[in-house]
Amino acid sequence: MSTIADVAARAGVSKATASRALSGGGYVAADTRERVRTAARELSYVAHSSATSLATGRSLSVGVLMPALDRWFFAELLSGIQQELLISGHDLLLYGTQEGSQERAHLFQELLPRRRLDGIIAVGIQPSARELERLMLVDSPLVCVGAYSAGTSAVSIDDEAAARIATEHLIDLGHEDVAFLGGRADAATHAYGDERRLEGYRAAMAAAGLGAQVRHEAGEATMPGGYEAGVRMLGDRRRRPTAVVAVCDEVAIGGIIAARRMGLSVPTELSVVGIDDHEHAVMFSLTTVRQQPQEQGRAAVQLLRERMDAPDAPAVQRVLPSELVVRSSTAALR
Amino acid sequence: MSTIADVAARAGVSKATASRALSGGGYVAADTRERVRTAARELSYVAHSSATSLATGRSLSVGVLMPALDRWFFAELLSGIQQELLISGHDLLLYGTQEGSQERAHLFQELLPRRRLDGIIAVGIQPSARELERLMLVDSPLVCVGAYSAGTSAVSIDDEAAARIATEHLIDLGHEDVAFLGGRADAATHAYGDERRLEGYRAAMAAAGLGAQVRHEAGEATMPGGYEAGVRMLGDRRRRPTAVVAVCDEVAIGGIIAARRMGLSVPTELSVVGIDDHEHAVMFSLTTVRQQPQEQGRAAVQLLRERMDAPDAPAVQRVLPSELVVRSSTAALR
DNA sequence: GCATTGTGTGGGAGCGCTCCCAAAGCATAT
DNA sequence: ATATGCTTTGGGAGCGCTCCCACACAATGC
Repeated sequence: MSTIADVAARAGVSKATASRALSGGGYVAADTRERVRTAARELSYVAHSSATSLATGRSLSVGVLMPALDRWFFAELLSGIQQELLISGHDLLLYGTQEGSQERAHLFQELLPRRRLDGIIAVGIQPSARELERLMLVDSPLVCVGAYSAGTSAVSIDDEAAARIATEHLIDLGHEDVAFLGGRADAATHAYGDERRLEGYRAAMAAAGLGAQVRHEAGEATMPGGYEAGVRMLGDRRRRPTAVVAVCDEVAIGGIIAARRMGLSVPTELSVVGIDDHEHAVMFSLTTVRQQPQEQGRAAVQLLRERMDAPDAPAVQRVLPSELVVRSSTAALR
Repeated sequence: MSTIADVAARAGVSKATASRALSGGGYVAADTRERVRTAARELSYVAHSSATSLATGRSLSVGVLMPALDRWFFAELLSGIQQELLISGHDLLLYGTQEGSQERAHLFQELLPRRRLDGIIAVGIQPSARELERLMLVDSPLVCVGAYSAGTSAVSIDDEAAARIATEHLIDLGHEDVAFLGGRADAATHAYGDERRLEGYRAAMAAAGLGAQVRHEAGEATMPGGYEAGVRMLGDRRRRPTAVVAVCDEVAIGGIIAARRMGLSVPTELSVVGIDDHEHAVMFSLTTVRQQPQEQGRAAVQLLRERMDAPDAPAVQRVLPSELVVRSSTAALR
């Protein structure tokens, strides 16, 4: 593999000029630049990122901390992050955060500082003060996604509002017996958002004078989790709700399948509303509150870029909009 | 941030000794090593990866090329790769390959060579001779997953055998009118494996003297894709098959949902078998041929490590086993 | 005329690390 | 006594790049 010295020699200029010609900055005559570029092309020269990084102090890479990959939300988010990073030419270092606290400490103490990353996007976790301090030391700006942090920049939707919108939609349709499906207080993954959604549901119920009807059937935030919770909730026909707000679309779809299996027709006998607008929502005609994880990923990268350009600017909390998408899994109470 | 010179000074030794004490190699007295380690801890010293990389020629990182993230197979695979890389302390650089050929050229010409990666795992794509040559130049060993390549190391299941096993299971149950659901010749994603599965189905049918019954309803390899293909296939009740082999579990599940919606009972009126053993398979009692993408991810990393240790060893094609998992979406023909 | 400004180029230090090599200390063998 | 080997340490070159600074030269101002 050739180095910049080879390119310089071939173009008949100094290393310094070759560097300037290739990477932009400083004065270079147009024909010199062209000569250097030609030489570089002929030698298939590609700059060594470690050398560049060492010399400039910037690594052209961003770390992304993910609690899981096999969930729609996270996969979409990662996809959005990846697309947006491509624009600014940053590479994406992927770190899993699903393991225990031992691993997590190692991640913040060793793995991340070692790379001198230009920035870090932490998904679904709230770094501790000590962890933040560690990142300060190597000054990697941080943006959180889906975790409502105090001092750090963050992007998320208003989970509480999303659940409120979903619940109000059902209440507007005349439903009074509205239950909340899925999510649990002690879940690790995506937990904080789930909690807020439950709050939003409770708030909407209370505001409509239906505080006494509040019911929550917990379950894992997956389609099978929603199915099982649905079976439990719909099993006792005397206590069946007429409508359900699901913590997310996967749970909603699991719930719909459970309802169908038990011979309940959706939406005639049971209205179901989700939160997400999952790619499968159309197939199940699911009414839902849309959030766009890809957009959130892009927004996170944009926020990160702002922080890289102006590290001392105050932290920004960016709340992305979510809107009700009415399909036909919800209907007016008979 | 402190450097190794700071650590050396604090421990009262030279940079060379400090380096030896921290990163292993060479003679260091036990007490010296301890003194250096203490100094490092006190200064929260972490080696700068770019400097290490520049000096050693190894980057401690592996590039992973992914065509998509929102599919179960890829997400699981990535998860397995990630876990296994953690063991050897390699970082994971994620690159998307979904964009056009323009982007792909840029990836192989610039992005990958720039990083001087210790290795590359390419998923679902077959690098061209020219692209391989480019990787040779920066000598990054390559392992392919799910693409049947000639010269490079690769890991996959025997897709043809998997489909054959699935088809034979149905034939053994007395079915003769067996159709193949999903997949298409011109699909970009995961296409080659799909093709092989279709071949396996055809081969099994032909071997049982059912070559004339071969039928293929194409569709995207997703649950909605399977649903739509299922609706098309089952719509004409005079030409309904009694059993279906799906290109993957997502399609199989979509097919099952389609069948139910059309009032067909599974498995009484229609047997369905998938390939994957998706995490949702249990919920739908889906009979399927198991493959374990996480294991494939781990295997890919192991193969890569072997190549990193012995770059001149011949390429290895590792074929992972797949086995039939009988649940209750298949039954004997009435 | 000379000072000033704007362009274009090269020399070389330095980013933080590793690793080769020389040297020194000490025990044991000859 | 010297030779030999083993252990321990430090000096310093070098990985490939960028960027500061000095310098040369032309164009412009007074």
